[in-house]
Amino acid sequence: MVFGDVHDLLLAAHGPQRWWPAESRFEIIAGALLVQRTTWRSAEKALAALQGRRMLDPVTLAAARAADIESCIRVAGFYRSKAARLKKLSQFVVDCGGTDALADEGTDRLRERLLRLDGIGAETADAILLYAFARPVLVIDAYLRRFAQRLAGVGAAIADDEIAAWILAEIDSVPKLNELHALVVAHGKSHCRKQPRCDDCGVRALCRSARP
DNA sequence: CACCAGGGTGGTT
DNA sequence: AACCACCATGGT
Repeated sequence: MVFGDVHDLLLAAHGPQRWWPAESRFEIIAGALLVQRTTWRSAEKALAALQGRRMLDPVTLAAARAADIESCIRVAGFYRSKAARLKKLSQFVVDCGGTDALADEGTDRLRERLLRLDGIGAETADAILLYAFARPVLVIDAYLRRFAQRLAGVGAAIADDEIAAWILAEIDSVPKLNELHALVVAHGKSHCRKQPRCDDCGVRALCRSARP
């Protein structure tokens, strides 16, 4: 079993996920921060509230009062930290000359700059690189780590960089990397929890209820 | 009532 | 390097 097969099986079971739902690069960037440790449903409400007040752009958010951002994004949880971080992130985008200017940066340099920001770790940085800037990077989340552990066998203890090297050797195109992460999330989110036996997903080893 | 959701940070061992 | 508590709301 390899990850090329995982991509194909999950795609057959769940269908195309159409990520990332957004109308602009900045909306993806802001959404990537807001969706941390919450549901997309909640993050979407926070984005809609910002949009409703015409605050969903880097210039406005960078100059906004924390309290005004907080009142919009409370639904997404951790609203105090997220508001401060969203403001800093927006200031960063402004300082760089906007999202189009950021799109001219090399992937490695852009990743390092994102990781330096407050509240942007490896997963969020890679999600931004992949979904906002169409860079061929692998987004590693808790689901994917568990999948890799199971596929590697018990007592493997694989590091993130090994997971990346493994999967990127098989999947290196942006469309497939885009779909893979979306499918991994979709699979872990609804399918296996509601149907613990997971008879029709085609990847039983990846089901939440499956024992390693 | 407990548990989880498209994480990250800072402190302790 | 591997844990840990914490951040906080909303849904099941």
